[in-house]
Amino acid sequence: MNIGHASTQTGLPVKTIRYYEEIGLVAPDRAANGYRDFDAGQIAHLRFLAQARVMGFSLEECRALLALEADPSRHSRDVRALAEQNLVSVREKITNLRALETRLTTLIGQCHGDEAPDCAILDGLSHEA
Amino acid sequence: MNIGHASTQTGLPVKTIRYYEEIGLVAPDRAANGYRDFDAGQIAHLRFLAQARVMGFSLEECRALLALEADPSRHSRDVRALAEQNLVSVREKITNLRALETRLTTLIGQCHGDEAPDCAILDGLSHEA
DNA sequence: CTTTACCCTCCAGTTGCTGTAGGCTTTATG
DNA sequence: CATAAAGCCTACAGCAACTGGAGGGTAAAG
Repeated sequence: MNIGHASTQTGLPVKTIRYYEEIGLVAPDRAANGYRDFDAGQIAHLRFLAQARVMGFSLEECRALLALEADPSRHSRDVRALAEQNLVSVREKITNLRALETRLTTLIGQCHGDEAPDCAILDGLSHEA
Repeated sequence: MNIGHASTQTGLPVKTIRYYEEIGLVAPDRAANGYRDFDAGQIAHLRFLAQARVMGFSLEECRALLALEADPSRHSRDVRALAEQNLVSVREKITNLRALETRLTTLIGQCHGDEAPDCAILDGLSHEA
């Protein structure tokens, strides 16, 4: 299966797949003409990567997850540890963004949003701690 | 005021301030010895930038905000438009992260997290749409 | 007088791709 | 069968927004 087909099968852009090969996350064979040739196992690999990326794992975490997936003597504890670490950072981001949302909403509410130059948003950015 | 002092006054790292100068967000004078020399107005500029960054604005948005701040004939409507755009993207991020949190929490809850290799998280990454 | 703390510039690296240039190969169309 | 379009290849550059390091000048302290 060539890279275009692999792309449609996995939803990953062609460029992304090439990049994943470059950094060693997937290792397709090569056909006689030099084209990459993906087998079913490698497509599964790519799908796994796509899912893990959507789930917020970094590429290095994806590498670790792939290694665990490939290791029949893995401990599910190790996988869960990675996922929990990811969850913590997701929750941190949510907390920060919510605080941000509140502040932005407040400032927007105080800004007249008209032709006049006075602006609570600019004031907030200038004077707020 | 030299860059180290500007850094402590604004909370921005020295490197970041130099970077902001490089991309034209601030233009400090130079002392005879070549050191950057920030006056009160430039410190205010930097504080404004620091606040705007914390509020989630991109550097290009910051540039636009600074231009509006400097323009006495601005319309607060334009400032509010930028803030609202930012708010939309903040909310989008929150929505995505919450969905992520839910999925991660579910998978983690299904994983035994012990010495065995069976792992609901890996299964989820392999088989989930 | 020397150490230490700052300051300077310039270049490379980070993450995770994406775009572009230049050039084969394969497939579809006339 | 010729050509054109699509798809493949490599290699390099660039994005955001910094951060770190090398190599070297300057300034305040002991």
